[in-house]
Amino acid sequence: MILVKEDLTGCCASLAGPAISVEEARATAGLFKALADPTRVRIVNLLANSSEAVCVCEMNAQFDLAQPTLSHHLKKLVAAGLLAREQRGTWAYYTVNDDSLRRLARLVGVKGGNGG
Amino acid sequence: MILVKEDLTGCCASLAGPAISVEEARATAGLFKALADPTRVRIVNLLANSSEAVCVCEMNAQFDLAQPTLSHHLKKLVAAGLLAREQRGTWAYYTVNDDSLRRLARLVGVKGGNGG
DNA sequence: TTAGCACATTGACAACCCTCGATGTATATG
DNA sequence: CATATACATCGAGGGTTGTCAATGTGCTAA
Repeated sequence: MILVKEDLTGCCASLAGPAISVEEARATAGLFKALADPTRVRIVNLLANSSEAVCVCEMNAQFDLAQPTLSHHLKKLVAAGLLAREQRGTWAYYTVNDDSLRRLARLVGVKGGNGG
Repeated sequence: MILVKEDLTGCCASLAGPAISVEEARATAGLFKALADPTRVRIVNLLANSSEAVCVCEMNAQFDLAQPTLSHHLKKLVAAGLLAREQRGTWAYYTVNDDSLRRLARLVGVKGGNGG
């Protein structure tokens, strides 16, 4: 049982790469798992389109979900390394990790994209 | 409740694209869900590295899983449009759908890659 | 301190998913 | 026909996940 959650974007092998190990496959699947939910896809899409950090209250207004549910998804995305969190007083602002998105693109991209 | 499973690679919006709808987010998440498993990642990786179609018996030898379990994963990948199946007598051969992989790359890749 | 707001955490429930053994289907051989 | 092989489907069990109401935590205002 794995309880520790860490950034997965730095340890995944390319899908079309040479040949991945069981451990690499697990990490790669973990990154895909973070995006295997419609709400989380919409969150990443929303943040990717915003040049500024987005407040949770704004997402709460858009996603027609209970506030704890949204918090749950945000936590998963941060754990996967796809999002970054910033506290501003009472509010929490989230931004997309552009570097992780680039690495994700390399992951599913053309052959030879595996940089380790 | 959705029971019909169809090719998802033709109806997904880009992650970093303009702004996706709820339905597009569902389709995009469905495609990621197909790859949100270590075994399925390894299957795609194996087939992506092979220039020829691969027999199920060969995967059965590599993946240390029961035969029904492997069959289950293959079915999911075919349903997502990532794999193609070909029957050759008693044997079943699988190949990766290069077009779907390219579309997946566009999905997480370049901005504005959403062609509808 | 008291009250209120923004967000996270907890606990519980239903739905889903991975896995397997058992069984079914189709082809090939005798 | 009977038998064997290759693979799919079925049914069940155990773990995981999405969702919510209730509660906790930290900051702000009065």
